[in-house]
Amino acid sequence: MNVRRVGQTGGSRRRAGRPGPGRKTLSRDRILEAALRLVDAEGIDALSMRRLAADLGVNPMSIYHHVSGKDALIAGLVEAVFSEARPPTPDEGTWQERVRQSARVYRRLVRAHPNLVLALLADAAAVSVGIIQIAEPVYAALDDAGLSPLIAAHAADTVADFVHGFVLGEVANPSGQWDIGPELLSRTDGHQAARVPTMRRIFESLAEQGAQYDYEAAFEAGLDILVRGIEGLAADARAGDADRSDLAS
Amino acid sequence: MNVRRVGQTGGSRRRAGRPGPGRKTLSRDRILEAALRLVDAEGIDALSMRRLAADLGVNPMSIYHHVSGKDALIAGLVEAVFSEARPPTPDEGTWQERVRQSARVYRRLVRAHPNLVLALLADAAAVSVGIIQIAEPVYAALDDAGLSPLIAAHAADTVADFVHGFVLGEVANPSGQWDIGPELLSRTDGHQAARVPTMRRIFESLAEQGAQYDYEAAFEAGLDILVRGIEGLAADARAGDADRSDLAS
DNA sequence: ACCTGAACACCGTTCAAGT
DNA sequence: ACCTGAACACCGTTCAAGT
Repeated sequence: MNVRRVGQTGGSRRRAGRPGPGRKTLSRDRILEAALRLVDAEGIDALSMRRLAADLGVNPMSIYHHVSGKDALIAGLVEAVFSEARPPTPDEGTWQERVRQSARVYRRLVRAHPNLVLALLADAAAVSVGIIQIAEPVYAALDDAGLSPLIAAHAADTVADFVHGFVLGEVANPSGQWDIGPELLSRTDGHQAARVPTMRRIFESLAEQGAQYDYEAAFEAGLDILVRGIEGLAADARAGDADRSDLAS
Repeated sequence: MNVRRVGQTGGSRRRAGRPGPGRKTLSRDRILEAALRLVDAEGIDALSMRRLAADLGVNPMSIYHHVSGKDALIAGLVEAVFSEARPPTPDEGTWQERVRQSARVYRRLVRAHPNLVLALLADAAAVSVGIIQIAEPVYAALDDAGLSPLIAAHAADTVADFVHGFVLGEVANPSGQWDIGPELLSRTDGHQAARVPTMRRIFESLAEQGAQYDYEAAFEAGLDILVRGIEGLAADARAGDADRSDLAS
């Protein structure tokens, strides 16, 4: 955890010359740790100041001495989750492979605490902190691809947006069905079904071949599209350079 | 609104032969309408059964006669928002333009009630209902592009995930800064900045040319990448077909 | 400095009672 | 059938008081 300071293992080390009177003293880190454990185990709705205090064996009001309120508590939680992780930064392979690897790492980071994903994605500041963890190798890869600064920024945002949307789908629908599969189509009456002939045909075809939804495959398929698309933009940029060379010569 | 039945304009039409005693009678639709108005005006946190009852001039418990609880209320709200809209379905232009147009329409649908976006995206069932509203033209376009059923499904999901992630960013950060802009980079100390040289260079370059973040441009740039990527998959599919023809001949 | 108890103004929901 | 009042078990947070 260790949100603010680093190099302090836990609450077990007593302060020099001043042994805690009742054993462990309350601290921001101890609070965040207990809160995260509670959220992971029972969901974000189970997190209340009073319940958290009970878990810590402390008066509810004591918590307010270390965090200013519940909103700040959740913000601290989200920040801690994104700050604690130092994901490995890919630095070898083609730029395509580095983009893919960064997206995989980022997905794992966002998914690390499923019950916190919603609060996490709703917190713009936290998302910035999370993105900066993995953004440098993405930008380096996009730079290697030959994109302009503006297009590189847009491409990096698009990859991040895809990961956010994908993880949201994963945690909202952990069973892993197709968003719109045979069940939903069959629920619609004949009138409805007649209005979506292509979907009906495609999903019937998927059902025939016994295709099961697979989040890993779906994520990789999304990366296929994104990387292919970025390749296209890079080709445009090269063509643009060539045009300008032609004009100059 | 009119979640279940259609063709009933409001609460003003009294039932035949039975005039309401105290004027307007409570109904599921009236409840959802008031709840949506409250959420739009004051945010999702302002929505409480007691507050809603007060807005309706009714006892809090009366609401429970029409919806089973608060969770069901929010689910009903989300369902209503996605069901009420019959977005225009693009059916002319290239398949690329139809995919883009569908994504734009879907973005507008998801964004229609910003304070509800989080609840909306967290509700897998609601998202399915929303997607089915705009999915047919997407699937038709992807079919025209020549994608296999499985790849078409993955591509449609990827477009949806991108829209979800994009809108989430929009509502979480409505001011419209870069997720990771000069501010965040300058907040980091020299040690940090040295670790993200490419990002630093790219954002300095953007700042020099006075680039402002623009959600519309960013969304279109995302669509550029997605459509380009799908074009690449379609080219693969054609090449695969050609290969098989070669083998067969 | 750090913690606490009591209190305030809210919650969602159950249940038995009204008409 | 539809609505209500009182009650229960919770909330987040303020404030004055303890050590």
